[in-house]
Formats: sequence, C-alpha cells, structure tokens
Amino acid sequence: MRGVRTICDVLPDRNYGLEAISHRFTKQYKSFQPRRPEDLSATNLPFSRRSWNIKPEVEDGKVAEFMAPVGLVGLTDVSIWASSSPEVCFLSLLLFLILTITVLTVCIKCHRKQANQMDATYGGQTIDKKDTSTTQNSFSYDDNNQDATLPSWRHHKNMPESKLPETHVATPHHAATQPPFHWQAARAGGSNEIAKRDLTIDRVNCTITMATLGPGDSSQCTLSPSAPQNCPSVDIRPPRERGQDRLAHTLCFGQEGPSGTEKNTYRNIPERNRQGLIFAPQGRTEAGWNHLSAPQQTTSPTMHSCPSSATCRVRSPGSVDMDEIMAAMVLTSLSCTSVVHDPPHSHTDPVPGGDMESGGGYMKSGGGDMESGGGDMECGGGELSDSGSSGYWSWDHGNISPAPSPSVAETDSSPDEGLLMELEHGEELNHTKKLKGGFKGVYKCLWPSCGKLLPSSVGMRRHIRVLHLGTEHSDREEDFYYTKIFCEAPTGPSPVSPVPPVPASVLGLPASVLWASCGSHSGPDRDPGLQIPSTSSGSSGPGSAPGQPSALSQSAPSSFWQIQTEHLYPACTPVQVTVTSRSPAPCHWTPPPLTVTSTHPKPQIVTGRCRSVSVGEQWLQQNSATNRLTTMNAASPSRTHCSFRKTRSEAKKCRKVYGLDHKDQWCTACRWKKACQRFPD
DNA sequence: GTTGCCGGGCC
DNA sequence: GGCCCGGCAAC
Ligand SMILES: [Zn+2]
Repeated sequence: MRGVRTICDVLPDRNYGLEAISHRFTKQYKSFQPRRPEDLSATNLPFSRRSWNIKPEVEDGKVAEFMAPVGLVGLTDVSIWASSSPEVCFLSLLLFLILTITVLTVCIKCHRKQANQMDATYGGQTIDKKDTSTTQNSFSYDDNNQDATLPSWRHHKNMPESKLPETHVATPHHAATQPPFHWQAARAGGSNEIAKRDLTIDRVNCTITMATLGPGDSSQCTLSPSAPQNCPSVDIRPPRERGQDRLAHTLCFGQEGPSGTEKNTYRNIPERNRQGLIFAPQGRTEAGWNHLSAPQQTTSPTMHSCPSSATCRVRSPGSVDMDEIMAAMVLTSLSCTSVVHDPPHSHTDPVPGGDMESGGGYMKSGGGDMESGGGDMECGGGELSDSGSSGYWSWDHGNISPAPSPSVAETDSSPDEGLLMELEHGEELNHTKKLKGGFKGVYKCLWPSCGKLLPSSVGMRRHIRVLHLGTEHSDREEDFYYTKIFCEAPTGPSPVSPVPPVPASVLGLPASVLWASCGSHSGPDRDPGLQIPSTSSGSSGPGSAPGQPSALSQSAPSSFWQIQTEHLYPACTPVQVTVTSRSPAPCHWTPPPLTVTSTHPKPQIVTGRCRSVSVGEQWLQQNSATNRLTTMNAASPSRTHCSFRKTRSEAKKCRKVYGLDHKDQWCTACRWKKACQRFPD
C-alpha cells in the first residue's frame, strides 16, 4: 500500500479517493492471500476447469497482488470504473495498461533472461519466448498465478510413465472430475468479472488456457521450490508468500488424479486443437513424442529450475503450430521408418495410441511384425544341403546367428512377401518384376564371416543391424553391408548360361530340387531364393559329407548369378558367380573364408585363413579351395571332368627356381606335382 | 618342350 | 596322409 498514494496522486480524478482505493486494495489484497494452507487446499484452488468465470476473479486477485507494490491495486477493481465517469475509466484503464506494460516489460526481461539461462542449462529446452512476448498481459498473469496453480510437476514426476499427464482440455468430462472450488466463489463479483475479462482479454485467454491445461499438465506453470530465486518476478510477492510453494505443491497433488488416467494419445491432439490450446509439453507427454525423445523426461528440467519460466509453457498458437509441425514431423519420420521396417499391414494401423509405453511398444512390435512378416528368411533349419536327397533349404548359413528373429518356414514365404517389403526402392520394384519374370533375388550379407542370405532387403538390414552393427536404429549404415544378388533362372536355352542345363535324370535329382534354387520352378513349397555359398561360413565346409555336398553343391543347373554391388562392402568387389551343373559326387565345395570367384580368367582367392603347419594340410586346404573354384566353375555337364584349369601363373615355382636337379629343395606340393605352396600365385 | 598342377592311384 | 604319376593345358 505504500505506493497507493503516489499513484493516486497521478490520477487526474481524485474522486477515487484514497480511502476507497485503499479499502479496495486491502480488500482485494487480503482476498488474494491464498497463502494459507486452507486456501491452497485442493478444493480452494483458484483455478477450476469447471468454472471459468472465476478466472477473472483469480486474475483480479493476481493483478492486485502483482500491482500491490506499486499501489495500483485499486485500479484493477473494475467496480471503481463502473462507478466513475467514462473518462476516468478510460484514463484509469490507460494508466493501468501503461503501468502494467511497464511492469510486464521488466518482468519479461526477467523471464527472457531466465529463459536464456534455461536454454543454456538445458540445451535449448523450449522455453517459448514468443509466448512471453506475444501476450504480455498473460505473462504477468501467469507469473502471478503460478502460486495458485502450483501444480503438479512433482505429481507427474512421480507418476509412472504410462500415466504421464497430457495436455488437458477443459471438457465437461474433465471438469466433472475436479472438486469444486470455493475460494474464488467467495470472492466472485459478477459484473466485475465480466469487465475484467474484457479488459484483460489476454489474461483471460491465458487463464482459460491454463485452466484448460489444468494442473495435470506437466507444462503447467509450476513453481519449483528448488530454485525460486532464479526468477526475480517471484520476489514481487510479499516475502511471506514465498516459502509456501512447497506446501502448495503438496496440496496440489491430491487433485491430479484424473490427469494421470487420461490417455496420452496422439489422437487427442485434434481435440485439443479445437480448443486452440494445444501446446507441446516440455516433457513430451505425448506417447510418440516421448518415445522419440532420447531421454525420457517426465518432467521438464526447465520447470524444475524456474517457476516463472514455466509459465511460459503456455504456448501461443504459433508455438502450438510449431509443436504440431514437430509432432507431424516426428510421426512422419516414424511412419517413414515404418515404411522401411514394417510390413505393409502395419501401415494401415492408425497412429499408435495408448500411453507412452504402449506407443513405444507399438513401434517395437511393429519391428517384430516386420521381422515375422517381412520374410526374414533365416530359418533355423540348419545346414543347407542340396544333394538331391534333401529338399530342405535354409537361408541361414548356419553361422552363429543366435538371432532371435523368429524363424519363418521358407516354404511359407511367397515372392509377394518380399515384394511388399521392397517397395522402398524402385529398383527393388524392378527386381520384383524380374522376380516374377524369372529372376530371383536375394540379399547377401557382406559382413565378414557372415554371408547370410535373406530374400528381402528389410530382413537383411535388420540382420545387419542386429547381428553386426548391434543397433536397432536404422542409420542406413547397414546398407553398406549387403548386396543384392540376382539369379537369372534359365527357362530355356539361355545364352547366358555357359552350359545347357543338365537333365535331372543325369544328376539323379528331382527336377524340383534342381530347379528350386532359381525359382524357375514355381512350386508352392519352393524356396524363392537360392543359397549362395557363404564366403566364410565354415559350417558348411569341409565337414560336409560326400553325400551331402555343401553350399554350392546345391547349385542348380546353369543358373547364373549376378551379384549386384549396389551396397558393396569394401572387402568385396563386384563379382559374377556362375554356377553350372556338375556331378554331385566328386566335387565338394568348401567355402573359403573370403573367396570371391569371378569370371576373370584368373580367379583370385582372398583367404584370411592362416596356413596350417603341415604341408599336406596346406596343400589340402589349397586343394580344397581349388576344388571349390573348380566346382564353382565347373563347366562340363558330363561327370568325366569337372575340373577347371586356371591360367598359369607367371610366378616361378620351385621346379623352375631350383630345377630338376634340386628337386629335394622343392616344396612338397611341387614334389607332388601339386600347386606350389612356396610360391603361391 | 616346359611348366604348373589336377586327378587319381598306391601304400 | 604321404607319395607318386598320368595327363592336360598354358606358356
Ligand atoms: Zn613349390
């Protein structure tokens, strides 16, 4: 009241009377002392989403409280203006506005400063400064109201994530859950309220906003007892008022029940949008949002540290739009991710609903759907074996792969499955066409010592991510670790095929088995893909029984494989693997650690395996590799000869180096007339 | 013819 | 497995 006289002296009309002003001030100021515990009780809180008409009263109180230090409290009582002449009213109003703006400017500066501090502290956690600037009045109002609304971030903080509060809408349903508030009702003055509402429309709006948002919202203006000193505006209140915030917090907890039970679904956004009160809670209580945000913040850190800045949470429409845009972007991103990873049917699902946990679970489950439906063809079926005796093929090379991916019987897969999942790339679309037109494509993992084959890029990506990259996030890195392999299945005399297909009778294999690999046979239980020998999978290597030739031995007759290195692992070079028919018995393919057989006249063997000590083993290894190459390049359909003689190396061998006279100095291989081990190619 | 080495056989 | 050799193809 110290400033009342001074201010009133400025007034042109002294009819106000200091007494009246003082009286009103005293009255209002006292009435706006909800600092007593009973005033802050759950039922006495000023904000009721149930009845907005009390907001101006509260606002009135707040303004009075706010203006009390400068003695303009009396001006805030519209009843004065009602009883005065219009000029007085106008001037009073003008003066009031000026003063209010002045004070608010100071306060805004304070808030901005605070916001900057918050940004610096929390890495730019959104304190929408635009809000503070666009609605200054509301700002002051909010600033003062944070005492009364003292809400609830603690309450939310303690809430389980699944019950994180959501933006509240002042719906009758929600209001019905709120206890009646008597505090404002006792002070409500009808016309006064109306005039006040008109006078401070922004504040009213803000009041509505806040009331709409309700204490259940984590973005509600909060007063953190931990750092009340951060905002000077708090100090405007009488010192005795301070320190009760904690009590207020405690008292506010009890009424927040409904907020926690409200579903946090993205579908609610439109509803809030109609209210024009949407805002993005700092804590991203939206299901999807919170799922996306790296740290799950149930409570915004800014709200912890600055109570006044928390009032800035009430977003202006612009910021609301931004939030909406952000939400849309986030969801779009999610949707795009789903396009890549989810089966098509997941696209038809609406935006994930439910609480945050369920939202996250949805996404994860979506991945699982992708996994199962996407045709991750890795089948626990163990080692592949063609040999004509077993028609069971597996995409899994039997490598480690403790992959938890659900095994799907490859017989259940149809080309369409892969088709649907590969809509991502147009080339894959073409691939699909090719697939129907006689092309079979599989995706080969280029990760060292893997070589897994999957019929779909999606499954392959996931395979690489999970098993190799060790991450669930698709950062496209996995694209570099797999390649697509086309298998052109000759439906007739193919010019590409180096040799005409061998009749099934020759190999003693059922035609279906023979042709299974390239899909020219379109049996219902036929595997759409073809097993390419793993470049390093040792499981299907030397240990294979003669009657159970390893990977390549299952090669279909005259199938031409082209490995497209669209995503080429650095260790690999574009290769063409020509698989021709061969006699099943004599040739056993031993998968090398890293062997790429090209059509180049000089096949290059890149081996990462250390040579064994034994010379014989050396030769055996080499021999096996050679046999492998021979097998892979076997050209003769007749079983008389399946060898492949590569071009002679330019390097001198032991024979030439030491001469026949020093045959004892030759390497064992040379002495045995085998490939030289001492001077390998 | 020489060289490299695959395939096969023998022990 | 060790050893040897016939035979083929590249040179
Ligand atoms: Zn040698």
